Amino acid sequence: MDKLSYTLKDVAERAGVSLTTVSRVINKRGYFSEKTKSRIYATMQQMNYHPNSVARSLSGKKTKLIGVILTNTHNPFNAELLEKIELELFNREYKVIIANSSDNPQKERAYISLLQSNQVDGLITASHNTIIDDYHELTLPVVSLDRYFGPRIPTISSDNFSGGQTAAQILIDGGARRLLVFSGEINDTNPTMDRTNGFIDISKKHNMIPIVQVMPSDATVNFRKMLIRQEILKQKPDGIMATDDTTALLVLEELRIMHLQVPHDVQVIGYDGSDFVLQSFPELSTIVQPISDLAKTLVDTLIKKIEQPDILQERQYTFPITLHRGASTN
Amino acid sequence: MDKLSYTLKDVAERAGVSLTTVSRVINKRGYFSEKTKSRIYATMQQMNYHPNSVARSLSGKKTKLIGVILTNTHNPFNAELLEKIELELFNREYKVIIANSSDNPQKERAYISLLQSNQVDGLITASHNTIIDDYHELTLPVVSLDRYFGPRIPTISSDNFSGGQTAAQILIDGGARRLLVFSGEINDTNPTMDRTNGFIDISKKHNMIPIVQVMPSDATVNFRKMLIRQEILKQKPDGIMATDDTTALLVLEELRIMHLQVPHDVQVIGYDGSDFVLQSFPELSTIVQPISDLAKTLVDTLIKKIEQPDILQERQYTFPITLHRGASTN
DNA sequence: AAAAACAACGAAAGCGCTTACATTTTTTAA
DNA sequence: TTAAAAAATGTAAGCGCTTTCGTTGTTTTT
Repeated sequence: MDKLSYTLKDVAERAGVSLTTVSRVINKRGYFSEKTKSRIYATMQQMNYHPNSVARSLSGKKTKLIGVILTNTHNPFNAELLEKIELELFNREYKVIIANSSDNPQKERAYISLLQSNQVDGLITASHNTIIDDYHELTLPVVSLDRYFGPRIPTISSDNFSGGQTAAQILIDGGARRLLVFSGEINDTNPTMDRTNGFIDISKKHNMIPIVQVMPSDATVNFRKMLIRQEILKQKPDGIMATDDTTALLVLEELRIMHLQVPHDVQVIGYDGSDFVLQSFPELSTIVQPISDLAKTLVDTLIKKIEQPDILQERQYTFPITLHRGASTN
Repeated sequence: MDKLSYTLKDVAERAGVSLTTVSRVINKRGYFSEKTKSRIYATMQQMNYHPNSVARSLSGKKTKLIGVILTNTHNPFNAELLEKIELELFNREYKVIIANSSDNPQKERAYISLLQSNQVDGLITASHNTIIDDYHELTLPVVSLDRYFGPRIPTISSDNFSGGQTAAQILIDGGARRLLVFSGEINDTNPTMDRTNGFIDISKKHNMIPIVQVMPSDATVNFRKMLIRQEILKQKPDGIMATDDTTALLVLEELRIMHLQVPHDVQVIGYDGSDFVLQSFPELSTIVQPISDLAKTLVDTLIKKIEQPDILQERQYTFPITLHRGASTN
């Protein structure tokens, strides 16, 4: 009768060596002869042996596991970021445990504790709850997207302020005078604040003060749509920025229903520029974040912190944004 | 100087009990007094102790880790499926390791081996490579979305054949006579085959034979767009089904560029009906898969296999699809 | 030819837990 | 009141690895 899974000892016995030797061969560490090496490989193959990385981690101290904390996975920006992070980590032989905070500080907290218990080697956080204290207590390597946690945790972001500025400039250059912003929750852990501030900055330079409507993060889609409709009716804007593309798409949708012409009656610009949105809705003008660069830098920085903890690194990486001009702006 | 992380023993010493007692309290197993319980809790709190689940898994045999194998994470259907799977698993105190196969059998294979090494308690697979053998060798609990692996691995799916039928019926009822299908790769591990077959089935009953254009899974977006344009020019269809929404959106995009009116000149129907697409592009008619039901059933079935391996379960769960009627069909 | 260095391997401790099996103390039953 | 049952805690063996020391040959050096 086969065992469910074999151990080092089983392999060792079958190959007629000690388990130390097998371990050495597997880890390519220390001395062993070519002959025993191939014999051991053959035996492992034959037994379909898979080293137990739980045991390995327990003695070796590394799990090769990275926790990735996101707000959610359905937003295309997050989805693509996650995919690219996963790819980068896979290439470095790390695995990822996902943790959706669902905009719920409690859940984020629970996950931080869980991930710590699971001995992840590091953490990438791209959520935006205001629970910075929990991160400060962590002793393991962390890198953050957008959210600033103090000098010990590197922050990787794209230039949100400048993105907001660019968006405003585009709308104003296109002739907009009544500006409206649909923004995510505004607090200093949330990059949408910088975007909105950048937008306000340029608006003011043109003697305009945009109306800012915050979208509650726990709002349902229908509620969002209602808010959008209501605000458009009330403000009669001719230029709208949404601080993320999914909201921008909802805006376009509502404008269509209201029979307002884009960009003739109202210009619209979004934010994020995920590949999916760029490809499927090229009409939407949007501020494009360099998702691949962000993912790569998050991973590079984290892995360096893990594997070479003594090397000093930048505390902050800010990537420039780009603009995608679609037909939704002039 | 603080240690980086405390162990059971540290807690035990500090609380003045044996480490067995602490273990019992943590696991709420066996006898212990209310008094020591609260003392131990207090100590743990105070030390910010997190049980090492690696050690726990090594002795306890369970990791509470589930591997989720997906093709990718950027497709909204996958992204939402993943999100819902994660939610269900979190509620049952399981964590998820994601594994993007990237349409690459080699990577999928590597991940299967990796996940096995990591002692995951079970596997959910929603990828569509034709590497069924690797799964057969697995001794751990597996459930599959769509792909059939034989009687030992439950298959959860929505009714792909019927979805294809419905799509055809809608187009034909709307007056379409020259039918075109943009399909994913066609092989028996891929649900798009059933969708296409359902479509063909109804078409034939109306004495039509649709043209089927396969989209290679490794094609770039530009190549896809080119294929779409080319095929539309060649076939001059008046009814198009795409076996996934992302392709359907590209079709809409190309039709717009070609100045063909939807649905007047060409009707279009997609497949998947993720919330994101339903909300942001309600114009697109599409076959809606019950993503939540699929996720919940995948998780329920898997967890039951893990925790109550002796209970017999259905080998197959098929959920009905629904139709979302947008403005892209008559 | 002896000393030093290297190569190939093994024994055993230990990573931080769980758990079967004591052992001691308290409660309950008769 | 005393034996039996229940409650509270402890001891120690492992879980499957890595790793530090050995030990024993085999080369190399001079």
